[in-house]
Amino acid sequence: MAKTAGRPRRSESDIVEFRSTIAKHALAIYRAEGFGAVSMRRLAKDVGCAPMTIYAHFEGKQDILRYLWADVLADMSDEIQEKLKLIVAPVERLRTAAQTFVSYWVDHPDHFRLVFMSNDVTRSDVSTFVMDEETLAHFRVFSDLVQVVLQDSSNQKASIDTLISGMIGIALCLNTIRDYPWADATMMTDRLLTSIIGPAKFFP
Amino acid sequence: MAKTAGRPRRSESDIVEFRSTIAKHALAIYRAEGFGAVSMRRLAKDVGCAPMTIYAHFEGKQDILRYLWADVLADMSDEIQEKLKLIVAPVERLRTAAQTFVSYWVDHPDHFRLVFMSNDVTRSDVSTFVMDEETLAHFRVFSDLVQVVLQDSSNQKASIDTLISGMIGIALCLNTIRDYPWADATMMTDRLLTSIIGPAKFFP
DNA sequence: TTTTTAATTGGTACGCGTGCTATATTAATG
DNA sequence: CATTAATATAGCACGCGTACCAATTAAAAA
Repeated sequence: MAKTAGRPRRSESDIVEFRSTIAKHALAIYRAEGFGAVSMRRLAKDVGCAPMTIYAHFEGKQDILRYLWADVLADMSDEIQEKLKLIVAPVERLRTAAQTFVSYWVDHPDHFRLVFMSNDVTRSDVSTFVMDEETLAHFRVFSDLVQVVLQDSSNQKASIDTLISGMIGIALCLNTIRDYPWADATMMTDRLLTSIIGPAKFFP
Repeated sequence: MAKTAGRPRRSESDIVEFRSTIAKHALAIYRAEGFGAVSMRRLAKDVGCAPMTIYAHFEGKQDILRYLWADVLADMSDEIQEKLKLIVAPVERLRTAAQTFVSYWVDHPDHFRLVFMSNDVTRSDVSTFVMDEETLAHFRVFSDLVQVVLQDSSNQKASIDTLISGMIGIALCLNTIRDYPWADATMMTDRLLTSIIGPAKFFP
């Protein structure tokens, strides 16, 4: 008796396929009508299944929304790459990338909220979602740029992550705490860069 | 005809009083049962008015939640002050404050979400809420500490705001993007500090 | 007092995320 | 075929934020 009777468990590929179908529809709704239109009920209707069926494959709405990250991040990456085309000086490339990064999130608050402010209040311990290579690559742009500027420094990883989280922090602060008289975004970004790569190499 | 007939508009003091009554009850609910328990319906019941009456005095739930900021920020400030009691060296004081700040938000994700991730999707242009002196003071701790360390530097404002938003960014990243292999929070905070106040003065 | 105007109320309503349960439906084994 | 286990469904339910509206109440002017 190698196997038990009854319907077999859904295959791994089936699961993946269903999940990506959901994601595809979610993306379609978002692109056509914005984030506000992406609801579980609406999504189920578009997919053609019962609302609760989705919960069999996702932990909740958050789990689905994360699939939209890739789209937004790609959009942001495109803007950065567009700007970088015209620039060759390593420091200036890094600076442009950083400034464009911050500007993007300040200019697109809803995108920022989707990616960085997904508020899963009762976040479950473990999600099956793992940031894939493609998504990670959008952040690795800064790895590469920093590496060129800061060739041999120790603790590069810390520097890079500090830069990334710092930029995100600037965007967050400008987006959420509007009453506080923040310094200019460009200045703060420059300040952050100066500190990360050292003032000697950075003279705007 | 100095005035028109009819019931006069509610006085400024009445408005303020009502708003603070709401805020008081919201705070009570939050302290007793957590953020999840603070709902418009529940709040109205506690206050003793109809749910919709609240909307006559606040733009929405967000507007109310902001009144809880002060409480959370005070809590955080207390932790920092507690740690600072034992330390006199200016640089070490700044470092301790920063590390405690970041730790606080990492250790209290729900508090972090309340203050920094209030997701007003359809944020209205202008809110009557202004960050009061007391609230601002919680951030000014860093102003003071930085000023001692970095006495005459130009662009202090940019440095301080970059530090603050940077720390918030670290907390945000650790709280929301768990899949990314972030560098250690302590290291990133140190890195941020090093960059803000200059490596010469900072040797952990 | 009556009139006029602002403030508040209750009720109803929509769509939301999500949970629970009872009932199919499906695809394998025996 | 029948049995069995995995899956999907419909339906109901809760509480949520928020909007709309008709009715009411309160406070001033006339």
